[in-house]
Amino acid sequence: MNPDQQPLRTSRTPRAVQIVAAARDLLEERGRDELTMRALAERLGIRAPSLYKHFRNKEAVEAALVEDALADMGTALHTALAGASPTDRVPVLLAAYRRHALAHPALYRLATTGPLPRAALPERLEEWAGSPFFLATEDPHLAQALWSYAHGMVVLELDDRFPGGSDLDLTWQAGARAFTEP
Amino acid sequence: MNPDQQPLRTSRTPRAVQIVAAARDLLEERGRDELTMRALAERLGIRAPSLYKHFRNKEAVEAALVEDALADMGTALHTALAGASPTDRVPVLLAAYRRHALAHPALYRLATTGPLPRAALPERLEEWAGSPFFLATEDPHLAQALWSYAHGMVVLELDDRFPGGSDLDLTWQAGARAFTEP
DNA sequence: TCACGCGGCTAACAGCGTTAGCCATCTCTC
DNA sequence: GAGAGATGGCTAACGCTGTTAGCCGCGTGA
Repeated sequence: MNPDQQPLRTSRTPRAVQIVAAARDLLEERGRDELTMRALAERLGIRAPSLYKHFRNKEAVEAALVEDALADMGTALHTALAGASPTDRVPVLLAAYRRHALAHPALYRLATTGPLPRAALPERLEEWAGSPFFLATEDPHLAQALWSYAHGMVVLELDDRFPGGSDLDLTWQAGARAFTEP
Repeated sequence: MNPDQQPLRTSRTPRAVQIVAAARDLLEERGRDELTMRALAERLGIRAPSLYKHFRNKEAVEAALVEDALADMGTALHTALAGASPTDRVPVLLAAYRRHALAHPALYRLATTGPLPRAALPERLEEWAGSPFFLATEDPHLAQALWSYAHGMVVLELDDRFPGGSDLDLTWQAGARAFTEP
């Protein structure tokens, strides 16, 4: 477990890079339901079956998006913690998590909902992306609990599940306080 | 806001009750992807278009399932809290939440993921189902934070997102401790 | 020069939600 | 008892989805 060094990335052909970029744009612009093989191909100026020359199936395209999402989130969290004083780590981490997730909502949902395509991901990427929670809490179980809290907040906020008029800033603060040693 | 009295339920014809029951069985047995109008009809011995004599579309069938899921979860949580001493409320509530969600995983996911079909739900059902979190914390923001934590834990556990070998009992305990006044 | 592979293409299939239109049966009213 | 209308089935079909089979033009290396 070496959380300081960023893990390897899956290698992609130049065309595959273009496809993933187009898929990401399409996902964020139109939502997950409209990320179809035909719409993706159209955005690239080709027909849907041609995509299968570059990716085995749609799941493989999504796995590439998940990989990018994990890498981006990991970078955001590690960067945020690097500039935080030891007593501020939990609120700083939570703020970075929330900001990053809400800035790329559809990609966040794609990467964190449903089963993780672990077989298609680089070796230690998942662990590295989550390690900031351990760095902030210094306890493995509390780290998982804090991560669950952050994920639950984001996902409920994205789905508009909180009662209307809720001041979510205060709710995030209440959670941060609960997870900070008194 | 009267959390003690269970809210009204949507009225259903006898045939609609049968359809929802079949949909629930199908959902839990085969998963969300296989809950299709054709498969649901087949289980009832009819053809898919006939379902539209009873529900406007698939979304309406799912809304009925969501209503049942919320009512069941609300009952489970209120019942659990009724038998808890004031100091035990948070861990008792979390245990009941986890147990109930994991006992009906597909229904839980259907009811808590994506936008809530509020227009199709009885008036105060959503609020009533969530009120145990307020009863356990006596603070609205802490209640929302605790609910987010519980939802995050359940959803990550259902999706097998925690590292292999994690002792989730300990993680639940760590979270319960964080949300309990010291 | 020629083979070969890369990366396009069209046609097509099965499965999805959904609609249109038809028809048997049951019940209520006169 | 007779007719009317609602109820709840049905088939056929449409447009969408992911995906496969099979074809072909072009660029590159031997």
